Amino acid sequence: MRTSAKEPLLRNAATLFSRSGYNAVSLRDIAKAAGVNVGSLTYHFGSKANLLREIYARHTLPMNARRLELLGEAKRISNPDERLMAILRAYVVPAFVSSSDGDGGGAEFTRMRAVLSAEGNPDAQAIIADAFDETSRTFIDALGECLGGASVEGLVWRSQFLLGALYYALINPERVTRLSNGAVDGDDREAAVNQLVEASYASFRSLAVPSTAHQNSKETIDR
Amino acid sequence: MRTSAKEPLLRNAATLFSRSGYNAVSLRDIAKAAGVNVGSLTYHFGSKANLLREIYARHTLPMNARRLELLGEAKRISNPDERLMAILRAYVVPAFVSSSDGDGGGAEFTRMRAVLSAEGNPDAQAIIADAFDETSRTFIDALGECLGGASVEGLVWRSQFLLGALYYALINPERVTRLSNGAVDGDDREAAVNQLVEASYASFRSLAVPSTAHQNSKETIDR
DNA sequence: ATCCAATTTGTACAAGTGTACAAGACATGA
DNA sequence: TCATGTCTTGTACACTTGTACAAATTGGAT
Repeated sequence: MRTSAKEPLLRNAATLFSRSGYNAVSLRDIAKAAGVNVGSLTYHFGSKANLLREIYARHTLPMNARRLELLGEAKRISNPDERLMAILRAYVVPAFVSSSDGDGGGAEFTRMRAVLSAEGNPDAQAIIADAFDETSRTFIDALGECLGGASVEGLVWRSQFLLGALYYALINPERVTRLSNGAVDGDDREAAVNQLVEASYASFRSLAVPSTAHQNSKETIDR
Repeated sequence: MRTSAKEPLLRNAATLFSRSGYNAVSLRDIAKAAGVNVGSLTYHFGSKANLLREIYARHTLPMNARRLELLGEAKRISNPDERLMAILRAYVVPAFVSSSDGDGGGAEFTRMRAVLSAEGNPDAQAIIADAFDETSRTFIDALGECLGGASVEGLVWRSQFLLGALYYALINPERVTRLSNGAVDGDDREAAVNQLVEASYASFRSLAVPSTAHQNSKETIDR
């Protein structure tokens, strides 16, 4: 069998979608970027919507698997504050790392999710919900266990804010560079992850009810 | 002079853009929604890009004015923590309120900004940066004054997270409802504002350096 | 009533869209 | 060598896109 152009096509499509959204990218754009003919796309994927579905299929499972794996490690930490931090990291890191084959992560894929979610593309909408809601629920439960007495409302909204912050960090990193007059590099993903984890740590931490003071080895004053 | 269809067109266009993005909405969609002919659009706006520019012109100034007005009030609060809370509220509220004519706010407009920013539309990109960067800088400065010793990096990243959270709360409120199994209403904007302000308050608050403990009337333990 | 400028309509155009499909190119097993 | 199944190409189709512009319509001032 001749080596198929399917995989390069998937990669190129994901890149273009993540950059300009679903509607703005034509099949011919994708074909041109991959150096093949338009017909190849119909041959391999049948339709544009199905191409999108295949991109999701490629990334979703490995990424959620990685998240749950890290979550499992985090759950073994007994100190609630350290556990909270580890859980947040388990959620954020796989979404940010550059997809070095097989880890299923990929900032590019996450960025694509962000863009498609904003576009409100119906195809993407349903796929995303199916693929990520269960993982999100698992994380919210784990977060709740770290935070005695935290309300469902507080937990869910903060998880929403976390995802929004995560998305926007990938969508518009230039804004960070611009607003800091170049002092901060918005494209520095390691820094972004750390900042995001710290910020959401503080935001979740504030949900804990002080009265049920669980043993806490960290500073409780300010940070 | 006959009453022009320009304003209804602007409104309809903003609604459609905020729902599906810039590319997915055709001029004919907009015309149909407003019950007029396509030609009207070329007549009034010349081009699609210019229509977008006029929508921004309509909302940007009033909205930033309202933000700065509220910021001015907030700055008169002497207690740093209460001031911090008020500043965050001054940033968030005008972006969330439904645009009841003249206040310039508008969740719909903010949602549109969110969607366009994700789409990476070059037209929108430039307009947004010009219109909002200055206001953002002013807010970041004000926040920094409440938080002794906070690093620029921390401030800018958190402002990025705040904006991302704000955007995503408007883009995908159904997720909140879904993940809470209906217990929390993602479309309840007052609740969203409160949750967002509280969450970002905690996240910014954690930036303050404990040593330079400014006088603080609030609980410093947890929340 | 008549004119006029502002607005709206209808229609046309070139360019680009997703999809379909016949024809060719290719490597592999017989 | 040749037949076969897999892939690639080129091209065609019907449709939508943004834009342009002449013709019709409108409502107020004269």
